Order: sequence, then structure tokens, then C-alpha cells
Amino acid sequence: MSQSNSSFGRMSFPTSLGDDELIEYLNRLEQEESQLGIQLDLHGANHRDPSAVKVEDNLHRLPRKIHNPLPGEANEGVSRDTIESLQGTGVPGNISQGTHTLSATDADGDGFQGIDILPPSSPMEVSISALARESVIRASPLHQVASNDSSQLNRLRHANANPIKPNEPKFGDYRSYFTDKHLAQQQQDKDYLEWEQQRYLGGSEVPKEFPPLFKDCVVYVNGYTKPGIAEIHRLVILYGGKFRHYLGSKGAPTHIIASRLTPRKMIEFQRYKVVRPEWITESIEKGVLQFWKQYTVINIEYGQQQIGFTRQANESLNEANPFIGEEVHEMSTNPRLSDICQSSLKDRTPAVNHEESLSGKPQEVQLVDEWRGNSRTELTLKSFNVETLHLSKEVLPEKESDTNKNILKTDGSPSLKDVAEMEPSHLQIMDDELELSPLTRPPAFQLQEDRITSEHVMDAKHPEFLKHYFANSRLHHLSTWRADLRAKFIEKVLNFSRSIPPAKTASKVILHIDFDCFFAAVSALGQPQLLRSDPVCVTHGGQTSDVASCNYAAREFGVKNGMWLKRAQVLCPNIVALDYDFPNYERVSGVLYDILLSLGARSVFPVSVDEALVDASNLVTSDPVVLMADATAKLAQTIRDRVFTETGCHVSVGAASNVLLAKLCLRRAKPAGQFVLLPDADGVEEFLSEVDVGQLPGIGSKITQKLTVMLRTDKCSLGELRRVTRERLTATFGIKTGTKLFEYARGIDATSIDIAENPEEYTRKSVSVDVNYGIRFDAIQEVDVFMARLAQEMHERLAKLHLAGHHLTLRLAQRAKDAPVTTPKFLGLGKCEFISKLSKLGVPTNEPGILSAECKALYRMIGISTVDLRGVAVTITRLVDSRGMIKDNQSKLVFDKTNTTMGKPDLHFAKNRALVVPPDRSSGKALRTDDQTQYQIPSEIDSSVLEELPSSIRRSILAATSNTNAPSIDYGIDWSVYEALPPEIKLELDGELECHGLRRLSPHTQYDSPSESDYRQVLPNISEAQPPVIHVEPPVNSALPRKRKRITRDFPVQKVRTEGLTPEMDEDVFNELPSFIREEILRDVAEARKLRSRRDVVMEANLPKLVVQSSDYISLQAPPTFQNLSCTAEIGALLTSWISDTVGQLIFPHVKDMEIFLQYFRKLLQQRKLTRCLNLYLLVKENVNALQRFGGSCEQAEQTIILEWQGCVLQLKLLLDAYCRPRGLSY
DNA sequence: CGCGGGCAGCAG
DNA sequence: CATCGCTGCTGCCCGCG
Ligand SMILES: Nc1ccn([C@H]2C[C@H](O)[C@@H](COP(=O)(O)OP(=O)(O)OP(=O)(O)O)O2)c(=O)n1
Repeated sequence: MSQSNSSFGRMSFPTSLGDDELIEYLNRLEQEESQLGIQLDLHGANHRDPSAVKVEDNLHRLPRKIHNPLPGEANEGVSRDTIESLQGTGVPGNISQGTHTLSATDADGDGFQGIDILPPSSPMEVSISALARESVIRASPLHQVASNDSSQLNRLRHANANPIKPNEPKFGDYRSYFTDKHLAQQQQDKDYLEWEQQRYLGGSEVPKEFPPLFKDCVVYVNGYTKPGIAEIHRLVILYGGKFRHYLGSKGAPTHIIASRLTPRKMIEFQRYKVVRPEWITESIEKGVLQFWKQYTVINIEYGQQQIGFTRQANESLNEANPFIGEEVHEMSTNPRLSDICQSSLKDRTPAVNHEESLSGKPQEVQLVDEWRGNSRTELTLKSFNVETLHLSKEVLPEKESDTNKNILKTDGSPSLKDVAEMEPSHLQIMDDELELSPLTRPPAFQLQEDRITSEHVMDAKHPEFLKHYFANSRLHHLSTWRADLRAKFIEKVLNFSRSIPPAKTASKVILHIDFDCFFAAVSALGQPQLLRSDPVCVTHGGQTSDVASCNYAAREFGVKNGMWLKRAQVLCPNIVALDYDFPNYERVSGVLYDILLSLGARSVFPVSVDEALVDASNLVTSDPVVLMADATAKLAQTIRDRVFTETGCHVSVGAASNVLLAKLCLRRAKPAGQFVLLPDADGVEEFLSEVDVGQLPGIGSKITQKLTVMLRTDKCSLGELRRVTRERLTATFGIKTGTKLFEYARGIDATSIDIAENPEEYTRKSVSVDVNYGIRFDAIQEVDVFMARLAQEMHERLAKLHLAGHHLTLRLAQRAKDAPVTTPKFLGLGKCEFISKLSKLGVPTNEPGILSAECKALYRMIGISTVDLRGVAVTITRLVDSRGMIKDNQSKLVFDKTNTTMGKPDLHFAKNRALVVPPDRSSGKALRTDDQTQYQIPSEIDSSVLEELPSSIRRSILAATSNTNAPSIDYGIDWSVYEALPPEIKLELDGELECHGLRRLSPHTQYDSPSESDYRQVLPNISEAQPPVIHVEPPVNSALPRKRKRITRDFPVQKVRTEGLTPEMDEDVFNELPSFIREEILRDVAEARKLRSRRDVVMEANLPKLVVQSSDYISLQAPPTFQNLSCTAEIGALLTSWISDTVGQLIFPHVKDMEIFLQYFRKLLQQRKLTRCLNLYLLVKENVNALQRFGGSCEQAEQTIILEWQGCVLQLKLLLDAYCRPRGLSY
């Protein structure tokens, strides 16, 4: 890079840190600092003593803290309620509104009534502020308050009864998914302004004027710019503008800053004013907002010829309506449905403006004419087609798939797809339709819309992947609905004092009620022109897309739920694909449950969103036995009629004396029917004989297959099954499954559906987050970042449920050896092996930091190659109620060496949970508590640090300063030489050696978990105590005898090879370290832990600060500590974790943390620990660069964080250079 | 022999 | 382009103390 002055933009993302970049960076720092009024002369800084360089000041550019909840929080209760009501979660009294609306829409009959059943939009606005608070919390992950909040959270979302916790993430609140970050950013921006003002007020400088040049401007930066994104951000904010990290529809940008644009971006950005960065700088320079057109980017490289129409279009439009940007903004924050359509359309449709379209301004016509007349239409049209296809799927109430010839039309007009597929010459005719139909005919519902840039696939690398994915995953919805329903019904039962159960009659009547082809039926509601005989299915569309549900017309052709669309289309060429409509599924489900609950049955048990069991014994037993069947049939008929009237969808009802039979009857009843099988013994037997084993609950394909092999039959009916002895069945299938088969074959089933009988049995015992789609990673750093996001998601789910857990299980899907790298299903699993590993966390927790670190550590322990990873699942078990747990870190490290013969350190994390015991504020957590450090880096004390480390690392800390008594390990090190080393170097070497030595082990060795039976838990599992009373033991730490062994420095390890480490060689060792540290350090630490536990090593449990304590023993300087760590391996692990967590959660590394780290680095240099510095530098650099190389290109916010880290890298380099150059050292 | 981790299977 | 393969639970097997 020769032109060091002109490539500032590139500087923002250095992949290597050459001298040129360094100089540039210095220049830039100087620029910025002078603008900020900070005295900082960096000229020649690299020739100075590092302590004189005040580079870290640079990191104060933006204050990242978010101090207070946003205004608008006061509204939250209301807003949650309102949102709640429109979600239709099935609470009595809440649903009927939807019902009326629905019948109105039914009568409508034009196919576009979907709009009528959409929720009103205004509450959404408020929900944004609610989410903003969520993001505030998220921005300070170490100060999570959610789970500390002991206020009454109505986690079951009783819309009418209770206030809803405001920051409870609302399931199904799709639109607000993308709003939280905006608001966090806005808050940051506000903070920055305040801070900036403060500086001038407090300082001696003359207050500088910041005219609001960019008032009404909303700026977005694309790609590399000079100055960089951070600086532009700062300037825009400073001069009264707004800044966006996304091109989302919320607060849509008015200006895009870019130095150059790819052709695709050209098209994408057509409706924006795309300007060069000089627009910003020169506007500020001249004190007047410069006319943007002078800085337009569009014609820089591509010229007028090619897409000149775009520029002109933009100009004419924007000049005709200078407030267009503002309009966009306002509309976006008020997401009425039509706005949603418009904004999404705007984003995807080139060269049109829909505000204009709506108001019918003449410019629009002109614009379109211009566009059509352009000679280069072809190129554009191609892109246009692509975009439009997508658009049509999202915006139109129609479901289309590329391969599907049956484009479902809701009226006679051609769909956008039709238009898009026509020759350009036809477009002229279609123009009106093209522009207007999506606006006048909004969709039934707007699915979560990805904001991905067109060149980037939405895989797990994308920062918003999880939200996007879960918003669109049917199985996620299904699971969440079921869990919510369970919880709701348990709560219901607990709230009502248990009514005396009627004496258990010999005969029960169980109804099993289930919607027929639920998704398909509900989705088809919006398409009344469809006939019942039209085969339809619900699917995302695409060859390998799953058919979630198909109607009975389609089943005639052999189409089944779960089948790929490709196959369904082969079986049934005329099948019509419908879109998912999750909010309506929820609503319709609510109607069903209302009806069922209104029956007054003894119990209602939710099986699924579309399916429930009802114990109707009390409703029909008063009749004489003979008439019971009739009464039951009448009841079933009533239910079916009511449900159909109120929802327009059919349920079927199976009724019998137990759950098993009811289920089988239901199957017989479908579709749209009922089947009652009541105590007629012969009838039951006859009925059962015809049933297939596969229909039994809990008997799936595998068992069926095994049975058919065993019986040598094709199809195995219960009649045949009955001929098999119980013994044979239990021998083949195990005691439980065998018995079940035996009894089910005879219609025997004692399954209870009475939640009230034993609510405990139905409360959840685990919480998990699974992602087995979109998992594609190149670098381990990307995995780390993803793990951090997964942990954050897990944390949010746990916090919402007021749960914390003792155990974390990571389950990975690994591409099978023989499976192709590209899966048949796009971003799918393919053929995989699953490997899972459980970790005991030591304390019940839901802290995202711990969860994240643990996941990363477990990932390394499992040792799956990054590129073969196809799925990740995290499960938290051994749950406890987190309410009542004191949130602030009060973990105490407790040492207990009573078990020294086992050779294991007994490490107890005992939370001082005694509610009467005040938090020990004297123990040095000043940084955390007072300064709100974002990434928890306490400056002094053990416990805080330790808590945020993964237990693996936490544990290894104990060993880091102690002996590694592992005689059988061949480290290739001459330990006598080691012994001869100065103690200081020995200390420094310990951690490194450990890693280095361990590295010789096969990385794929499976390690056993350490036994942690000695872990003492203060908090009992909630499940053991009926009322959630927290049992508190007296704090054990103070009472504990200090049995910790005196630290002994003599290495007991003597049985080693003799060649090896010499004082000169340690350099070599170290030089070798970075390459593996950066890739394997976490794994090594984890392995160290495994190794220790496995080899009965006699070790000493040590506080990190013991390193310092032993400084009297060390004659030289004690090594500086970073977070009380002095082992490079651990510090490296911490840094790696820090980096991936901040990038993963899109939070800035906290200024103070960075300061502390740089301070540490400086100290290290002062002590001339060059190799360590080098290692740390390379570690950080490699981590940051890897993220930038692989993952970072898709998301501005992520880039900004990475940029911040690149700043850090450069600062480290600065410090290193300043140290090395005068000494003639090079590295 | 009982416990617990790992894993398979199942349902919607 | 695609596509959105979740999630909670039960039961079996096997190794360990
Ligand atoms: N593999 C599956 C199975 C089910 N579902 C969803 C769509 C279904 O509509 C809903 C209910 O599942 P059912 O098993 O009850 O199937 P249907 O309701 O579609 O059909 P039916 O109950 O009439 O057999 O769950 C799904 O997405 N994927």
C-alpha cells in the first residue's frame, strides 16, 4: 500500500499492520484527538518510551455506557398488555374480538381480507421502547438485572389479569426484532452528545460550536470510507444528524456514505442519496450543509450511461420532495401494515418511491418512464426480477414458489412474478399493477424480513441470524407454544386452590381434540377462493423446503407433513403452496382453548398449539352408562361446531376411556369428524386389532421397523402385536418400552392428564436453544462469536423464565464423514453425527458470560473441525428459580483440601445467597459495581473474574500457579533446566508450558469430565422444595479452615526427558505459541483441566492472587496481572472470550476495560516481557483479523465493533514498536 | 447396584 | 436461488465408584 495518505478508508480495516498503516493510524489519531481537544502528539510515538504515549485516550471517543432506562418505560405495562391482546394467546375474553374480525373477513371474500385480522399497529410503537430497555440490559451483560427482578412476572402472559413484564421479549413480536439495536444506538448517540458537551463545559477550552448541519439527515455508511465509519458516526452525531448501522426500514437512512459501490449496491441503494464521505467533512469544514449532489457516488465509477437513470431518479424525487427522508423515517417508526409493505417494497424495488406512488405525484411517472426507456434495462431488470420475486413472496398475500406453476392469485390481476417474468416490453402495460398492487393489497401478515444485503446469505455468521431464524422456524414456534401453554396451564392450576378431585370413577371419558391440518387450514383462511378440494400445503417454498402441513386433498396424493416440497409436487403437481402465518396460528389456537376451557371439564391438557386432551368425565358421567356414549358424542359435536363457527377451521374429536384410545379414536375421526369408543370391551378389542403399531404414541419409525423385523411382517397391527409375549417385548425393547407395547396392544394406558394432580411433573426441567440450520463457519473465531450469541439467547430465555441452571450441555452436529460438504437442503444438516457433552457449572447461573465461555470451552473439548460443524444446541438442566438469588457477584472461592488424597482441588463456589447477608462491597468489585464495566473485568478481586470464566478455565486457574505433577507426561522438557531458571521466568512459563506440553495430546482425544461431586451447592433445587423457598446455608467461606496447602514451588515432576528447555529455547517455545494459542488456547485450558482430573495430580488450589502473594519468594518483579491472571494462556483465553463476546453481542469493548488491558500490556512491556507481549498482541490481532476476514463483511454494527478491536491491535503494535525499535528489535 | 453421562427416539 | 431441520422429555446402555 503505497499511497498512505489517500487510503484512509482502507485503514479502518487493516488485515495486516504494516508501517504504512501505522503511520496512517497515527495521523488519524492525531486528527481525531485534535478535534476532540485532547493534547496528543503522536509524531514519532513509536520511537518513544511506551509509557509516554497516551494512546489509550483514543478509546474514549465514544462513551458506551448506557446509564438509564429509556423514557417511555412507563408505558411498558400498557404496551405489553396491548400487544398481548393482539397476539391472541388464548386467554379467555381476549379472543372473541379476533373472532368477530375474522367472520367479517370471511364475508368479505375478496381474498385480501388478511389485513383485517392484522393487529392494530400503534402498540407496536410502544413495544419498541420496551425492547429498547431490553437492549440496554443486553448492552451491559454483566449487569443483568432481568433475573434479579423479583417483581411478579407473569410469565404466562395473562393478558387481562396481570401486568406484563415490560422487557419480556415478546414472542411473535416480529417487527420489533430489529428495533432494539437502533434504540440502543440512539441512546449511545445521545450519551455521546452529552459527554461531548460535558467535556467542553468542564474543560478550559472555548466551547466549540456544533451547528446542527445534519439535522434531518439519517446517515448510513457502506463499505470502507475515509474517514472511517466510527469517525463519520461521531461527526454526524456531533453535528445534529442521526446515524444508522442498518439499512432497515426503521428510521431509514436518508444518506448513504460510500466511497464506491458495487453494481448490486448501486441498485439496492437507488432510492438513497449516496454520497462520498467528503460530503460530511466538507460540510463541517464550510459550516454549511453541502449540496449532496456534488458528492454523489453513483456516477463515479459506473457513469451515467449505465445507471444514470438511477441518479436522476433520485435527484428528481428528492428534489421534488426534500422531506422525503423524514417521511421515510416517520413512517417507519409507525409500522402500520401499509407502511410495512411500503417500506419493504421501497427497500427492494429499484427506482421507485412509494410515497410518491401513493400520492400520485407526476415525478413518479417520469421516473418510471425514464427507467423503462433506459438502454441498459436488461442488466437492471435481471436484478429487478430477483428482487421482485422475493418481494412478491413477502408482500403479496400469495404463495409462490419458483417451481410451482400454480401461482395462487387472489384476484384476476397478474402477480408480481408474472410481471417480472415478462419481457421488458410488456412492462409498460403492467406498470400500474406493478407499483400499486402490493400497496393496495397488503399481506395477511408480514413475516420477519431479513435485512441481509443481497450478496450475503443469511447464515449463522450473520449477527441477526438467530432472530431471523427463529422468527421463521415453524418448529421453534411449535415448541415455544407448547412450553408456554404448559406453563400457562400449570400456573392456572396453581392459582386455583385445588378443588377436591371427585372420587375416581372406574370409567373416565377423555376427549382428544385436534385441528385438521392445522397450519394448512389456518393459512387457507386467508384464501377463501380456495376450494376444500384444492390441495394446499404450508411451506417456505423451494425444492427442499419442508411441507409443514398439507390439507386432506393433498394427502389424497400421498403428500405428508414434513415432506420436501419437491416431492410433494411430484406426488401432487397441482399443490398450492401457502405461507406461514404464525400469528394466526396462535390466534386460532387461542379460540380453541377458550372453548375447551369454557366447558368446565375436570381438566384440559395442552398437547400442542392445535391439540388438547380433555377429561370430560364430569360432564357426561351423570348420565346412565348406556347414554354416556351419546352424551359424549353430543359434547364432541358441540365442540366441533363451536370451533368451526368461531375459527372457520375443523377440529376432529376422539373420545374414549383413556388417553391412548382417545388418540387412536381421533385418528379414526379425521378429517372433520368424531369417533367415540366407550366401554364396550369387545368393540375396543376389535377397534384395536386394526390399528397399526406406528400409530401408538411413543412408537415411531425405529421401533416399528424393529418390530416388523422381529415379526417378519410388512405391517404390524396391534392384533399381531398382541401375540407377542411380554417377555419377548421387554427383552427386545427394554423394560419400559416393552411393557408399553404390551399394554398398548391391549388398550391399557394409565397416562394422567390431570395437571393439578402433580404439577411438578409437568414443569419444565430443561431449557434449550437448538440451531441445526444455517451453521456454516470457517474460522473458530466465528464459532466463538456465534456461541456468544447463542449464550445470549439462552440467557434471555432463562431470565424470562426466572431460571438458572447447574448444568450445561452442548450438542454438536458434525458432518458425517461420508456426507457431502454441500448439503442437499440449503444450509441444512445433511447427514450428521451428534456429539454432546455436559458441563457442571458449579453454580446455577444464567449469566451470558458464563454460558458463553462454557460453550466455547465445550466446543473445543469436543473438538469438531469448524468447517464440519452443522448444528449447535445448548441445554441447561438442573434448573432453579433465579429469583432470590443475589445478582451481584458474590461467589466466593472456597477451598477445601479435605480430600487431598484424591489429588483434586476442591473448589466450591458458594454464593452468599443469604438474603440477610448484605453484599460484600468491600471485597473490591469497585470496577464492576461503580463503573459499570461492560465486560466484567474487575480490577482486583478473584470472584468476579472467576465467575465470568468458564468453569473449565476457572478451575484451571487454580492449577495455573501450582505444580503439574504428572510424571507420565512427556513434555519434552528438561525439568532440571526448568528448575534452574529464574523463578520469575518459571512463573511465566508455567501456564505456557502446560499448554505446550498438552498440545502433544491428540486434540481429538475424548476427555472425561472431572468429578465434581465435591461441589457444594448452597441453593437447593427448586424441585425439591414445593414452595420456592430458598434455603440458605450460612456462608461457608469464612468458616472454612484454611486447609489450602502451602504453595510449593519445587516441581515434583522429575521423570522427564533431558533434552529440552534452555533459557534460549524458551523464546522458541514462545514463538511457537501464538499459532496454537490463537486456535487452541481454550481447548488447551480445557484439556489441562481434564488432564489434571484424570491423572490424580496432586495439586494446589490457588487463588490467582497467590501469584502476587508469593512475590516475596520471587526475587524479581512480580509479573503484572490482568484480571488477576498472570498466565498468558489464561489471559489469552480471557481476551479471546472478550473479543468474541463483544462482537457476538454487538457491544463495544468498554473503554475502561480496554484501558486496563492496555495498562497491563504496558506494564508487561516495562518489565521487558517481550515474548508475552508479542504473544498477546498476536493473539488479539489474529482473533480480530480472523473475524474481519471471515465473518465481518455482512454487518455494519459488527464491523464497528471489529474496527474498535482493530484499534486495539494497532495500539498494541504501537506500544510494541515503541519498545522494540529503539532497541533494534524486530518481530 | 445405583447413579449419571451420552445417546437415540419421539412428537407436534 | 435456496431455507428457516425446535425442543423437551423418556428410556436405554454402559461405565464408574
Ligand atoms: N413434521 C411436522 C409436523 C407438524 N407440523 C405442524 C404443522 C401442523 O399443522 C401442526 C400440527 O401437527 P399435526 O400432526 O396435528 O398435523 P396436522 O394438524 O397438519 O394434520 P392432522 O392433525 O389433521 O393430521 O404442526 C410441522 O410443522 N411439521
